[in-house]
Amino acid sequence: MDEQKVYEILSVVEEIPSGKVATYGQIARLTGQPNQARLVGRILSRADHYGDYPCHRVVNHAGRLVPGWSSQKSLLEAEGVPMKSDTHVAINSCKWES
DNA sequence: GTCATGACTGAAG
DNA sequence: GCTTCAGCCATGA
Repeated sequence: MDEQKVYEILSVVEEIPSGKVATYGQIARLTGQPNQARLVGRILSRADHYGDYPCHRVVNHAGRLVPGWSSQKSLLEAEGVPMKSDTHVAINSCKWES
């Protein structure tokens, strides 16, 4: 894995303002590769290997939270992100527009 | 080298 | 809302 790409993605994640969320596909597009959403997810799952980033502000295209990551909901609520349900954020209200 | 897996996406039922 | 199917690609066995 090219670290250049990793930091490029992480730097975008870092720009997500508090109270907003972004999707994997959106980040992939911002880094110039619309078909690499999966890579973004991979990198974030191992983000601790590269540094500390607000990866909880990144959700899938439907606003669904990461399965098995129980603390993500709490982290988002703490930043004022509106929750639609236990497993989804109100993506329509807090979607990050760059 | 091959195969299965996964924090994804979009279309379709 | 849900699942299934078909693309995408890096990682680990």
